[in-house]
Amino acid sequence: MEDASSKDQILDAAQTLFAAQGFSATTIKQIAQSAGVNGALLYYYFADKERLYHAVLQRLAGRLISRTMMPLQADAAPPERIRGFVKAQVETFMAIPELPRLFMREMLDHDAAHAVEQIAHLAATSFKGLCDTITDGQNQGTFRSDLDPKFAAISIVAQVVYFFLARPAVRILLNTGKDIPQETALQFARHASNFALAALSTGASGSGKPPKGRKS
Amino acid sequence: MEDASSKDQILDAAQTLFAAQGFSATTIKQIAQSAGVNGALLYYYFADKERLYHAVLQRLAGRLISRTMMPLQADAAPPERIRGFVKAQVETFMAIPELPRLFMREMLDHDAAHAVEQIAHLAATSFKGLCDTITDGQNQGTFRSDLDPKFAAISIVAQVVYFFLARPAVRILLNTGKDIPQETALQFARHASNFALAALSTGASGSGKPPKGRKS
DNA sequence: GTCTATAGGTGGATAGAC
DNA sequence: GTCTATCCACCTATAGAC
Repeated sequence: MEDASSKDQILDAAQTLFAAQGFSATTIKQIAQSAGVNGALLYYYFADKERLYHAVLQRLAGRLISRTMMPLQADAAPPERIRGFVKAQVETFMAIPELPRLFMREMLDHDAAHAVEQIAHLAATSFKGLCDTITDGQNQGTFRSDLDPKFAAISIVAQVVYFFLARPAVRILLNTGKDIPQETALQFARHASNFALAALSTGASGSGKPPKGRKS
Repeated sequence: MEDASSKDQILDAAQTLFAAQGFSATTIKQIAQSAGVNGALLYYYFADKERLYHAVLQRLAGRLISRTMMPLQADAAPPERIRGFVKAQVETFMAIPELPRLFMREMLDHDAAHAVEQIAHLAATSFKGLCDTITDGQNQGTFRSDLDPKFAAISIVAQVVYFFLARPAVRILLNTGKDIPQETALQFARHASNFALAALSTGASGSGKPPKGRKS
């Protein structure tokens, strides 16, 4: 872990810099310097800047899918599965902050051209699992059936993604200091679950109502 | 409107290109060509590339605030105000698609350094209005009081922003073609209102329950 | 106000030594 | 595998004519 191969160090540095500055604002020399190697070495491992970027994206996509699929496959009740999904999403983003940033950038910069397969894969696994969970809940009568499962799934994902991407705005809105404390992120994770389940629940079941009345 | 001043045409072109490609991927020549003027002319109106970018951002911030404040100031019942806010948000993003993109880019690229005042202003007007609306509803008993108003406001805003920014993903998730039809965007707008109001409502009032059971 | 021409700098990428 | 040196393209910004 300490002295990873040069290739890995390059990938790590590229991941950090691409996430922070974007593809075109990041230079080969920056990456090389940050990785502690010579600029020319990047071309030994990667054909060009774009392939390096692509490699970074691919490395991350795998982690996201494996992390968010788990809680959805468990055969718990739909509300617990949704709580698990949101929790996994938040934990993943806290562990790898570059992940949401890079994929949002890729969508904005290249209309996701470098990540179509990854996003399609995500849609077929994590996102489909979330939709299916909602449908299950609807069939069981725990969730209201007048909401479109796909739209609802987007609403659920959106909350967490936005919270992590719009940090400068969230920081101001919440009057937090320079950094948003981890605790706040975890509080928001609970909120997002509660919000989603309250929206989904028919009102018959109590899953959408959190036990204790936390407020700010 | 047809032959706007050169300055406006430069600003328009810059807005489009910065939103589509980002700040550093967009060149002065591209903007000049797209505006139908010479590259050197940009330096007659703007000190440098960064000031031009800043001018674009400022022009847009004003429009967003004025558009989203309106529905919140009306003295309607909280649920209607929230519907109005979401509607205004969606309509604004449909009318000016560059708006959410540019501000998200700015947050990702420069931690919103070029737009701190604008975001602070937004926080003090639109966002505060949304929070206040939620608090009003809570005090009136129409909204559940165990949700944090600020977190809830973030959840509401997030849905719409994400839908417009993550279009490549949404496209795949919804199996839409190359473009997401306007009708789908409007459907999602209705969904987002319903979702939010269902989450907020105590269940006593019927505001969160949409009259007709649309699905997909 | 708008253009031409160009200076000055930087970035991606390659050749080739070790 | 890793480095030095370098080429070429392109980009920002300026000088100055019209």
